[in-house]
Amino acid sequence: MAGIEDVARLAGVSTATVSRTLSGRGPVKPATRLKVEAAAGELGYVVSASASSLASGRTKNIGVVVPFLGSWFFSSVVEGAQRALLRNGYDLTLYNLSGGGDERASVFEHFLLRQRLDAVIAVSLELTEHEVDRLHAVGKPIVGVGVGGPSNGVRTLTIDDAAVARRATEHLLALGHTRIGHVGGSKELDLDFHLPTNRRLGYEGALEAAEIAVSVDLFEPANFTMRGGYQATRRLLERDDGRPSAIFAASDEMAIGCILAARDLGLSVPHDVSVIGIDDHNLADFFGLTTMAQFPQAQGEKAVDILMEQLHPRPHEPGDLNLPMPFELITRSSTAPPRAESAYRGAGDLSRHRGTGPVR
Amino acid sequence: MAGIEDVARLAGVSTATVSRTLSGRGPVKPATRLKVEAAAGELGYVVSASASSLASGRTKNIGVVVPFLGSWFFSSVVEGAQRALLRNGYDLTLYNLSGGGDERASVFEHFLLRQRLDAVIAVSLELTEHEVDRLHAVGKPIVGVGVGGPSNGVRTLTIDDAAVARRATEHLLALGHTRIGHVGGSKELDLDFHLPTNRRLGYEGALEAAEIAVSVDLFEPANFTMRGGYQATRRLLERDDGRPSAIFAASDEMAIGCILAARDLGLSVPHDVSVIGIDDHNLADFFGLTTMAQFPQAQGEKAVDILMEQLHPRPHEPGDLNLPMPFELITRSSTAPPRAESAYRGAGDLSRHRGTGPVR
DNA sequence: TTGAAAGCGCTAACAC
DNA sequence: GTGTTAGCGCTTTCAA
Repeated sequence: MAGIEDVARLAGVSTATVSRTLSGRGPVKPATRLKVEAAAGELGYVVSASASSLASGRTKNIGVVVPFLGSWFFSSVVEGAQRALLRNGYDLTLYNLSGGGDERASVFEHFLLRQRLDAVIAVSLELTEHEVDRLHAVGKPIVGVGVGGPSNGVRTLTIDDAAVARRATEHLLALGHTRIGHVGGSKELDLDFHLPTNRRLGYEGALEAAEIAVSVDLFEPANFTMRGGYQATRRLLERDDGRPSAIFAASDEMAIGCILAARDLGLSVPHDVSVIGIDDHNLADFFGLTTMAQFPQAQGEKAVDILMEQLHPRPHEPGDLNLPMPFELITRSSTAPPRAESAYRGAGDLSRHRGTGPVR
Repeated sequence: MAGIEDVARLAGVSTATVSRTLSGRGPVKPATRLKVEAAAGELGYVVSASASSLASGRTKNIGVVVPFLGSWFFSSVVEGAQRALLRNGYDLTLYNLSGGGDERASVFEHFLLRQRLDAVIAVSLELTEHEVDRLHAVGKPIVGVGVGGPSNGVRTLTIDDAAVARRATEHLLALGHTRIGHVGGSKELDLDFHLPTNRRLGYEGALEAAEIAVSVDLFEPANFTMRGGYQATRRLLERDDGRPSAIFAASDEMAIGCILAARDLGLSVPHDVSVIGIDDHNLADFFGLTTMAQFPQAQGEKAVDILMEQLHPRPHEPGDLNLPMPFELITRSSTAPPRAESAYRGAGDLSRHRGTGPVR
């Protein structure tokens, strides 16, 4: 392994000049720069991260903390962040809190404080005040992704959950639906994670604005999985007192569960039941799911952009604390106007229909 | 931020003793140890990773390289590795090669050589000889996960793909199926990734052992996605010359596509068509899919164990170069004996049946 | 079992 | 624009 001295010797300059050249900090005459770069290339020189960090205090490394990885949203955010970091010459150190034991404590008490990170991105985590303090105490910028509202003064990126839910519901209303069910998050999920409530509020807001009474009977809680959505939907569609003609699910995975449940009951989607989700999940297209797209990769990239700006401050005004991220309605084949007679029809004659199946 | 000197002063010992105590290297009298630990705790001292790395040459950090994250297998391996690393006090730095540009080159030419890693885990990547050389040149142990056979002398963890496929096919044979289709990987996927071929060979081996002729007509290539499995299965089931009574898909995602395709054709799974996959994917249970489970989290953990042993050598003999990982048949509701008359029935009378839907 | 002190390989003043 | 040099905060001989 060639060291900086070797490069300096070969280029006929001092180590300081090599450092300045390779790091881009401080002035170097173009001719010198070329000599140094040639020498470095020839020797296959790569700076030692630890030596550089120790001397400069910068690590070129960002920590990303996620609750777990096996979910489309989290892995997409990580993928976006990774891509943006790589572009900037940064490493991404991943902290996965799943396993649900003392992981969280040990990550926040030890791992994040080792001075191996320049900043932290927290995905879908409501940080405690203590955790934020620890991080700020060692001067690490933090940005949150996928958490509503600036939690404890942390910069936060997220879609406006209420607005997205309202928009989804409005889509169903615009198609003429008036009995609209909602498969949302259960109470327990809401403890440190207000997303389910916000989405429910958006749904209710849209109904109220359309002067449609909100009925608790049309809400079924689930756990954001396909199976949860499936089970909730069966409960919703098998009731005797008139099933909804459309369902708004708070996530695409649940929405896909809705579609499968409807099919199993012999109902056609969208003709007997329309279904709309939130996410634009991987599988949404395959199932023909109409959905409110959010763009987690872009959210991950944006989080990195914000941190880069903070770490390499330019003559810029600091942005807002709570950045709303874009979302967009994507219409596929799971939503349509209600059947003329079907809106208030009971669940009696289910057996006639067959599912239409995924598109293609 | 308290430094090692602060701790030494408070504990009334030298910095050398603090270092020895906290790192567990070298002898320390129990009483001294206690004093030091108390002092460190009181000051909230955490060693500086870069200073420690620079002085010792160890980084307590492992690089994990994956082709992309948004797949059940990869994210599970990473999750397992992360858990095991955390337990050992190691960080995990993630390199995601998706984006498919120069990522791969820059990761291998720069990022991995920064001396910020003690070792590398490569997931489902056939490393080039050059890449392996670069890594070995800087003395970094490598272990591969999910790649068949020791590639270029790299220690490798994987299930025996041929054996797993054989076992899956045998399950269908044992149920009495004789016309067994295979939805596998396409030729292009096989370029630097022999898994599809190995699984196909296992399938063919089982048929031959049962003295059943292998028919190319019963093979359909796909791309390891649900949609790919769906489309391949439609082609397989809509042929006029007698459809298979069972399908072996080379992955669970494709197998789920098979199930959905069969349902859309009005065929009942498992009564008209049995389906078996490989993985025990997240969603397998929901779809009632019989599958050959592999355990990617365990594979990730095992990879870490191997590296730990290599990094902290004990009086151990080094293990084998190519470690076969365990797999297991999990029987659910997607496989059953063939209908007496159905095995050779044409595709004409499809319309009678309705899908049974996911379990639950 | 402990302490003194020489680096580890860079970066950033500071001087020129 | 460039060189000299004093650290950055640890670990690890080596001697006691």
